[in-house]
Amino acid sequence: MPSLQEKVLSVVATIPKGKVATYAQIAKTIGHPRAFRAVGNALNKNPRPLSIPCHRVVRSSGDIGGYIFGRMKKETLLKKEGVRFDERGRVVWGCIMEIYGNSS
DNA sequence: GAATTGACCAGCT
DNA sequence: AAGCTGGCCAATT
Repeated sequence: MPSLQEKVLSVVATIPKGKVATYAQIAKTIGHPRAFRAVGNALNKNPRPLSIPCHRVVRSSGDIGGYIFGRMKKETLLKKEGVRFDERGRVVWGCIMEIYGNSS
């Protein structure tokens, strides 16, 4: 039975290379806009660290958040993926996956 | 079933 | 600008 965790993993798995998503955005996508906490938990448990690109998930502040293998590793990986970072180690907002579909 | 935890977020100081 | 507090949710103990 698909728990919230499975949903999170599925969404994260759909993040295109070179893009990143925030915990809050993922929470909204799965239908629990206020469950960004549980989202973080789902990745923290990380049932499949090698099968899920959890390194493409960042915080709303632009901070890369955390990573089981280490934040530095996460940042480096993202850089390789094509995600750009500013001088402070913040993810460039333009690389965030927009789930809202450009509503005017 | 209650209490604790955690890779969070927004607001305030 | 940086740090702290409160609030939110699901899973675990």
